[in-house]
Amino acid sequence: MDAALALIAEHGVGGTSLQMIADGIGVTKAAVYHQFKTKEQIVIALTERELGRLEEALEAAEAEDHPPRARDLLLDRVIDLAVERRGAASTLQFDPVIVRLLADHEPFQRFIERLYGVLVGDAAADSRVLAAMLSGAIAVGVVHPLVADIDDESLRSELRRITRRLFDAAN
Amino acid sequence: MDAALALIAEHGVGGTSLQMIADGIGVTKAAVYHQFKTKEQIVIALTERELGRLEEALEAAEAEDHPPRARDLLLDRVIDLAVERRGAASTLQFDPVIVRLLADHEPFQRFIERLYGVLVGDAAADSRVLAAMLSGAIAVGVVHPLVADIDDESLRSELRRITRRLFDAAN
DNA sequence: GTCTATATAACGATAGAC
DNA sequence: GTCTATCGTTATATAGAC
Repeated sequence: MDAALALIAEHGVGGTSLQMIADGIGVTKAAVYHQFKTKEQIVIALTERELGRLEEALEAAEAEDHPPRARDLLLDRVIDLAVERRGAASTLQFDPVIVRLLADHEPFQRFIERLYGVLVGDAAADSRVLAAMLSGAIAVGVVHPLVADIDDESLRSELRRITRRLFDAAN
Repeated sequence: MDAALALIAEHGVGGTSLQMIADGIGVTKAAVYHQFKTKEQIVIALTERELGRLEEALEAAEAEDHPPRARDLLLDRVIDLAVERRGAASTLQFDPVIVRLLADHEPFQRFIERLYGVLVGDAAADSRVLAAMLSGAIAVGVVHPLVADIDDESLRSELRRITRRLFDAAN
Protein backbone atom coordinates (compact mmCIF):
# COMPACT_ATOMS: atom_id res chain seq x y z
CA MET A 1 0.00 0.00 0.00
CA ASP A 2 2.90 2.38 0.63
CA ALA A 3 4.21 1.60 -2.83
CA ALA A 4 0.80 2.18 -4.35
CA LEU A 5 0.34 5.49 -2.55
CA ALA A 6 3.73 6.78 -3.66
CA LEU A 7 3.05 5.84 -7.27
CA ILE A 8 -0.45 7.32 -7.24
CA ALA A 9 0.87 10.56 -5.75
CA GLU A 10 3.29 10.82 -8.64
CA HIS A 11 1.30 9.51 -11.60
CA GLY A 12 -2.33 9.61 -10.48
CA VAL A 13 -4.62 6.61 -10.21
CA GLY A 14 -5.19 6.46 -13.95
CA GLY A 15 -1.47 6.60 -14.60
CA THR A 16 -0.59 3.91 -12.09
CA SER A 17 -0.88 0.35 -13.37
CA LEU A 18 -0.91 -2.82 -11.32
CA GLN A 19 2.29 -3.71 -13.11
CA MET A 20 3.98 -0.58 -11.73
CA ILE A 21 2.78 -1.38 -8.21
CA ALA A 22 3.93 -4.99 -8.53
CA ASP A 23 7.34 -3.89 -9.82
CA GLY A 24 7.57 -1.41 -6.94
CA ILE A 25 7.39 -4.19 -4.39
CA GLY A 26 9.20 -6.83 -6.44
CA VAL A 27 6.37 -9.26 -7.13
CA THR A 28 4.14 -10.04 -10.10
CA LYS A 29 0.73 -8.65 -10.93
CA ALA A 30 -0.90 -11.94 -9.95
CA ALA A 31 0.48 -11.63 -6.43
CA VAL A 32 -1.08 -8.19 -6.09
CA TYR A 33 -4.40 -9.50 -7.36
CA HIS A 34 -4.29 -12.11 -4.63
CA GLN A 35 -4.51 -9.32 -2.03
CA PHE A 36 -6.85 -6.95 -3.86
CA LYS A 37 -9.48 -8.14 -6.28
CA THR A 38 -9.49 -4.91 -8.29
CA LYS A 39 -7.58 -1.69 -8.63
CA GLU A 40 -10.53 0.13 -7.08
CA GLN A 41 -10.14 -1.85 -3.89
CA ILE A 42 -6.57 -0.69 -3.54
CA VAL A 43 -7.69 2.92 -3.74
CA ILE A 44 -10.49 2.34 -1.24
CA ALA A 45 -8.12 0.59 1.16
CA LEU A 46 -5.65 3.46 0.88
CA THR A 47 -8.33 6.03 1.64
CA GLU A 48 -9.69 4.07 4.57
CA ARG A 49 -6.25 3.67 6.04
CA GLU A 50 -5.65 7.40 5.86
CA LEU A 51 -9.07 8.39 7.17
CA GLY A 52 -8.77 5.86 9.97
CA ARG A 53 -6.10 8.04 11.48
CA LEU A 54 -8.80 10.66 12.07
CA GLU A 55 -11.32 8.30 13.65
CA GLU A 56 -10.25 8.74 17.27
CA ALA A 57 -10.07 12.51 17.04
CA LEU A 58 -13.43 12.64 15.32
CA GLU A 59 -15.08 10.58 18.04
CA ALA A 60 -13.54 12.72 20.74
CA ALA A 61 -14.75 15.86 18.96
CA GLU A 62 -18.27 14.49 18.62
CA ALA A 63 -18.34 13.72 22.34
CA GLU A 64 -17.36 17.29 23.17
CA ASP A 65 -20.38 19.48 23.87
CA HIS A 66 -18.79 22.86 23.31
CA PRO A 67 -18.83 23.15 19.47
CA PRO A 68 -15.92 25.58 19.03
CA ARG A 69 -13.77 23.38 21.26
CA ALA A 70 -14.75 20.29 19.29
CA ARG A 71 -13.85 22.05 16.09
CA ASP A 72 -10.42 23.12 17.31
CA LEU A 73 -9.75 19.64 18.62
CA LEU A 74 -10.46 18.07 15.27
CA LEU A 75 -8.75 20.80 13.29
CA ASP A 76 -5.51 20.33 15.19
CA ARG A 77 -5.55 16.63 14.46
CA VAL A 78 -6.27 17.26 10.78
CA ILE A 79 -3.32 19.63 10.57
CA ASP A 80 -1.03 17.24 12.45
CA LEU A 81 -1.89 14.42 10.07
CA ALA A 82 -1.62 16.58 6.97
CA VAL A 83 1.87 17.67 7.97
CA GLU A 84 2.95 14.27 9.27
CA ARG A 85 1.95 12.58 6.05
CA ARG A 86 2.59 15.41 3.61
CA GLY A 87 1.01 14.60 0.33
CA ALA A 88 -0.88 11.46 1.25
CA ALA A 89 -4.13 13.19 2.13
CA SER A 90 -3.82 15.70 -0.69
CA THR A 91 -3.25 12.96 -3.23
CA LEU A 92 -6.33 11.07 -2.14
CA GLN A 93 -8.43 14.21 -1.89
CA PHE A 94 -7.76 15.63 -5.34
CA ASP A 95 -7.21 12.79 -7.79
CA PRO A 96 -10.29 12.89 -10.05
CA VAL A 97 -10.50 9.12 -10.23
CA ILE A 98 -10.57 8.86 -6.45
CA VAL A 99 -13.11 11.63 -6.14
CA ARG A 100 -15.47 9.78 -8.45
CA LEU A 101 -14.81 6.45 -6.83
CA LEU A 102 -15.46 7.65 -3.30
CA ALA A 103 -18.58 9.54 -4.29
CA ASP A 104 -20.17 6.11 -4.76
CA HIS A 105 -18.65 4.62 -1.62
CA GLU A 106 -21.13 5.07 1.22
CA PRO A 107 -18.89 4.46 4.25
CA PHE A 108 -16.61 7.19 2.97
CA GLN A 109 -19.50 9.60 2.42
CA ARG A 110 -20.75 9.07 5.96
CA PHE A 111 -17.32 9.73 7.43
CA ILE A 112 -16.91 12.95 5.45
CA GLU A 113 -20.34 14.09 6.59
CA ARG A 114 -19.37 13.53 10.21
CA LEU A 115 -16.14 15.43 9.65
CA TYR A 116 -17.83 18.48 8.22
CA GLY A 117 -20.55 18.19 10.82
CA VAL A 118 -17.95 19.11 13.41
CA LEU A 119 -15.99 21.58 11.31
CA VAL A 120 -18.90 23.55 9.81
CA GLY A 121 -20.90 25.23 12.54
CA ASP A 122 -24.07 25.80 10.56
CA ALA A 123 -25.37 25.41 7.03
CA ALA A 124 -25.08 29.12 6.17
CA ALA A 125 -23.37 29.90 2.88
CA ASP A 126 -20.47 31.77 4.43
CA SER A 127 -19.73 28.94 6.84
CA ARG A 128 -19.65 26.48 3.99
CA VAL A 129 -17.36 28.62 1.87
CA LEU A 130 -15.03 28.99 4.82
CA ALA A 131 -14.95 25.23 5.38
CA ALA A 132 -14.31 24.54 1.70
CA MET A 133 -11.45 27.03 1.59
CA LEU A 134 -9.99 25.70 4.81
CA SER A 135 -10.01 22.20 3.40
CA GLY A 136 -8.04 23.35 0.37
CA ALA A 137 -5.75 25.62 2.35
CA ILE A 138 -4.56 22.80 4.59
CA ALA A 139 -4.32 20.18 1.86
CA VAL A 140 -2.35 22.43 -0.48
CA GLY A 141 -0.50 24.19 2.32
CA VAL A 142 1.46 21.02 3.07
CA VAL A 143 2.38 20.01 -0.49
CA HIS A 144 2.93 23.25 -2.37
CA PRO A 145 6.44 23.67 -3.79
CA LEU A 146 6.70 26.95 -1.86
CA VAL A 147 6.69 25.07 1.45
CA ALA A 148 8.80 22.08 0.41
CA ASP A 149 11.83 23.20 2.41
CA ILE A 150 9.97 24.12 5.61
CA ASP A 151 10.36 21.67 8.48
CA ASP A 152 7.33 19.91 9.94
CA GLU A 153 7.28 21.77 13.23
CA SER A 154 7.36 25.24 11.66
CA LEU A 155 4.82 24.30 9.04
CA ARG A 156 2.44 22.84 11.60
CA SER A 157 2.52 25.88 13.86
CA GLU A 158 2.08 28.26 10.97
CA LEU A 159 -0.89 26.32 9.59
CA ARG A 160 -2.44 26.28 13.04
CA ARG A 161 -1.86 29.97 13.53
CA ILE A 162 -3.45 31.00 10.25
CA THR A 163 -6.46 28.67 10.42
CA ARG A 164 -7.15 29.66 14.03
CA ARG A 165 -7.11 33.37 13.36
CA LEU A 166 -9.29 32.84 10.36
CA PHE A 167 -11.99 31.26 12.50
CA ASP A 168 -11.62 33.76 15.30
CA ALA A 169 -12.03 36.67 12.92
CA ALA A 170 -15.33 35.19 11.76
CA ASN A 171 -16.94 35.33 15.21
CA MET B 1 -10.28 21.63 -26.04
CA ASP B 2 -13.51 22.22 -24.12
CA ALA B 3 -14.35 18.55 -24.55
CA ALA B 4 -10.89 17.54 -23.38
CA LEU B 5 -11.07 19.78 -20.31
CA ALA B 6 -14.46 18.43 -19.27
CA LEU B 7 -13.28 14.85 -19.63
CA ILE B 8 -10.03 15.48 -17.77
CA ALA B 9 -11.90 17.17 -14.94
CA GLU B 10 -14.03 14.07 -14.57
CA HIS B 11 -11.57 11.25 -15.21
CA GLY B 12 -8.15 12.81 -14.85
CA VAL B 13 -5.52 12.98 -17.58
CA GLY B 14 -4.55 9.34 -17.14
CA GLY B 15 -8.17 8.27 -17.35
CA THR B 16 -8.95 10.30 -20.44
CA SER B 17 -8.08 8.65 -23.74
CA LEU B 18 -7.88 10.27 -27.14
CA GLN B 19 -10.73 8.01 -28.12
CA MET B 20 -12.93 9.56 -25.44
CA ILE B 21 -12.01 13.06 -26.58
CA ALA B 22 -12.66 12.15 -30.22
CA ASP B 23 -16.02 10.63 -29.33
CA GLY B 24 -16.86 13.74 -27.32
CA ILE B 25 -16.58 15.95 -30.38
CA GLY B 26 -17.84 13.42 -32.89
CA VAL B 27 -14.68 12.74 -34.88
CA THR B 28 -12.12 9.96 -35.00
CA LYS B 29 -8.85 9.68 -33.14
CA ALA B 30 -6.91 10.38 -36.32
CA ALA B 31 -8.62 13.76 -36.63
CA VAL B 32 -7.54 14.69 -33.12
CA TYR B 33 -3.98 13.62 -33.86
CA HIS B 34 -4.03 15.97 -36.81
CA GLN B 35 -4.40 18.92 -34.40
CA PHE B 36 -2.23 17.68 -31.53
CA LYS B 37 0.74 15.42 -32.01
CA THR B 38 0.49 13.91 -28.55
CA LYS B 39 -1.77 13.82 -25.54
CA GLU B 40 0.78 15.92 -23.67
CA GLN B 41 0.35 18.77 -26.15
CA ILE B 42 -3.36 18.86 -25.46
CA VAL B 43 -2.69 19.27 -21.75
CA ILE B 44 -0.13 22.00 -22.37
CA ALA B 45 -2.49 23.83 -24.72
CA LEU B 46 -5.26 23.63 -22.12
CA THR B 47 -3.05 25.05 -19.40
CA GLU B 48 -1.74 27.84 -21.60
CA ARG B 49 -5.26 28.82 -22.59
CA GLU B 50 -6.32 29.03 -18.96
CA LEU B 51 -3.22 30.88 -17.79
CA GLY B 52 -3.50 33.27 -20.71
CA ARG B 53 -6.59 34.71 -19.06
CA LEU B 54 -4.34 35.96 -16.25
CA GLU B 55 -1.72 37.55 -18.51
CA GLU B 56 -3.23 41.05 -18.68
CA ALA B 57 -3.87 41.25 -14.94
CA LEU B 58 -0.37 39.99 -14.22
CA GLU B 59 1.22 42.64 -16.42
CA ALA B 60 -0.89 45.36 -14.83
CA ALA B 61 0.09 44.14 -11.37
CA GLU B 62 3.77 44.08 -12.27
CA ALA B 63 3.51 47.68 -13.50
CA GLU B 64 1.99 48.79 -10.20
CA ASP B 65 4.63 50.13 -7.82
CA HIS B 66 2.70 49.77 -4.58
CA PRO B 67 3.14 46.02 -3.77
CA PRO B 68 0.01 45.51 -1.64
CA ARG B 69 -2.08 47.18 -4.33
CA ALA B 70 -0.49 44.99 -7.01
CA ARG B 71 -1.23 41.93 -4.93
CA ASP B 72 -4.90 42.82 -4.45
CA LEU B 73 -5.26 43.64 -8.14
CA LEU B 74 -3.98 40.23 -9.17
CA LEU B 75 -5.79 38.38 -6.42
CA ASP B 76 -9.15 39.80 -7.48
CA ARG B 77 -8.57 38.67 -11.03
CA VAL B 78 -7.51 35.20 -9.86
CA ILE B 79 -10.71 34.90 -7.83
CA ASP B 80 -12.87 36.19 -10.68
CA LEU B 81 -11.40 33.60 -13.05
CA ALA B 82 -11.60 30.77 -10.54
CA VAL B 83 -15.30 31.46 -9.99
CA GLU B 84 -16.07 32.19 -13.63
CA ARG B 85 -14.50 28.93 -14.74
CA ARG B 86 -15.25 26.81 -11.72
CA GLY B 87 -13.23 23.67 -11.86
CA ALA B 88 -11.06 24.43 -14.86
CA ALA B 89 -8.16 25.92 -12.92
CA SER B 90 -8.50 23.42 -10.08
CA THR B 91 -8.43 20.50 -12.49
CA LEU B 92 -5.26 21.71 -14.13
CA GLN B 93 -3.62 22.62 -10.83
CA PHE B 94 -4.12 19.32 -9.04
CA ASP B 95 -4.02 16.48 -11.55
CA PRO B 96 -0.76 14.65 -10.78
CA VAL B 97 -0.04 14.02 -14.44
CA ILE B 98 -0.35 17.72 -15.23
CA VAL B 99 1.77 18.70 -12.25
CA ARG B 100 4.59 16.47 -13.47
CA LEU B 101 4.20 17.57 -17.07
CA LEU B 102 4.29 21.27 -16.30
CA ALA B 103 7.22 20.93 -13.94
CA ASP B 104 9.29 20.23 -17.05
CA HIS B 105 7.65 22.94 -19.16
CA GLU B 106 9.75 26.10 -18.84
CA PRO B 107 7.30 28.73 -20.12
CA PHE B 108 4.83 27.54 -17.52
CA GLN B 109 7.43 27.66 -14.74
CA ARG B 110 8.35 31.24 -15.63
CA PHE B 111 4.72 32.32 -15.57
CA ILE B 112 4.11 30.76 -12.17
CA GLU B 113 7.22 32.44 -10.82
CA ARG B 114 5.94 35.80 -11.97
CA LEU B 115 2.57 35.08 -10.38
CA TYR B 116 4.01 34.26 -6.99
CA GLY B 117 6.46 37.13 -7.34
CA VAL B 118 3.48 39.47 -7.08
CA LEU B 119 1.47 37.45 -4.56
CA VAL B 120 4.25 36.59 -2.09
CA GLY B 121 5.67 39.74 -0.56
CA ASP B 122 8.97 38.26 0.57
CA ALA B 123 10.71 34.89 0.78
CA ALA B 124 10.07 34.44 4.52
CA ALA B 125 8.67 31.08 5.55
CA ASP B 126 5.39 32.46 6.87
CA SER B 127 4.75 34.41 3.68
CA ARG B 128 5.29 31.28 1.63
CA VAL B 129 3.00 29.18 3.78
CA LEU B 130 0.32 31.82 3.47
CA ALA B 131 0.67 31.93 -0.32
CA ALA B 132 0.50 28.15 -0.54
CA MET B 133 -2.62 28.04 1.62
CA LEU B 134 -4.23 30.84 -0.35
CA SER B 135 -3.62 28.99 -3.58
CA GLY B 136 -5.38 25.91 -2.25
CA ALA B 137 -8.14 27.87 -0.55
CA ILE B 138 -9.21 29.55 -3.78
CA ALA B 139 -8.81 26.51 -6.01
CA VAL B 140 -10.77 24.24 -3.67
CA GLY B 141 -13.15 26.97 -2.54
CA VAL B 142 -14.75 27.07 -5.98
CA VAL B 143 -15.15 23.33 -6.57
CA HIS B 144 -15.89 21.84 -3.16
CA PRO B 145 -19.27 20.06 -2.92
CA LEU B 146 -20.13 22.34 0.02
CA VAL B 147 -20.25 25.36 -2.30
CA ALA B 148 -21.86 23.72 -5.33
CA ASP B 149 -25.19 25.45 -4.84
CA ILE B 150 -23.83 28.94 -4.17
CA ASP B 151 -24.24 31.41 -7.04
CA ASP B 152 -21.19 33.01 -8.64
CA GLU B 153 -21.73 36.49 -7.25
CA SER B 154 -22.08 35.34 -3.63
CA LEU B 155 -19.17 32.96 -3.93
CA ARG B 156 -16.92 35.60 -5.44
CA SER B 157 -17.61 38.16 -2.73
CA GLU B 158 -17.18 35.59 0.02
CA LEU B 159 -13.89 34.37 -1.42
CA ARG B 160 -12.66 37.93 -1.61
CA ARG B 161 -13.71 38.66 1.93
CA ILE B 162 -12.02 35.58 3.36
CA THR B 163 -8.77 35.92 1.39
CA ARG B 164 -8.46 39.49 2.63
CA ARG B 165 -8.96 38.16 6.11
CA LEU B 166 -6.30 35.53 5.50
CA PHE B 167 -3.81 38.26 4.71
CA ASP B 168 -4.81 40.17 7.81
CA ALA B 169 -4.50 37.05 9.93
CA ALA B 170 -0.90 36.62 8.84
CA ASN B 171 0.15 39.99 10.24
C1' DG C 1 -9.12 17.70 -42.36
C1' DT C 2 -11.30 13.59 -41.74
C1' DC C 3 -11.64 8.99 -42.68
C1' DT C 4 -10.49 3.46 -42.44
C1' DA C 5 -7.25 0.39 -41.13
C1' DT C 6 -3.58 -1.18 -38.64
C1' DA C 7 0.90 -1.68 -35.88
C1' DT C 8 2.58 -2.27 -31.38
C1' DA C 9 2.30 -2.14 -26.64
C1' DA C 10 0.15 -2.08 -22.21
C1' DC C 11 -3.87 -2.57 -19.57
C1' DG C 12 -6.99 -5.15 -15.97
C1' DA C 13 -8.02 -9.51 -14.77
C1' DT C 14 -8.01 -14.77 -14.48
C1' DA C 15 -6.49 -19.85 -14.63
C1' DG C 16 -3.84 -23.19 -12.93
C1' DA C 17 0.85 -25.10 -11.42
C1' DC C 18 3.87 -25.12 -7.49
C1' DG D 1 1.19 -16.70 -1.70
C1' DT D 2 3.65 -16.34 -5.67
C1' DC D 3 4.58 -17.80 -10.04
C1' DT D 4 3.98 -18.31 -15.59
C1' DA D 5 0.96 -17.84 -19.14
C1' DT D 6 -2.79 -16.04 -21.27
C1' DC D 7 -7.48 -13.82 -22.46
C1' DG D 8 -9.88 -9.94 -24.16
C1' DT D 9 -9.69 -5.06 -24.36
C1' DT D 10 -7.93 -0.72 -24.85
C1' DA D 11 -4.18 2.48 -25.36
C1' DT D 12 -1.08 5.69 -28.23
C1' DA D 13 0.29 6.52 -32.55
C1' DT D 14 0.83 6.18 -37.73
C1' DA D 15 -0.05 5.23 -42.93
C1' DG D 16 -2.43 6.25 -46.68
C1' DA D 17 -7.04 7.05 -49.25
C1' DC D 18 -10.40 10.67 -50.10
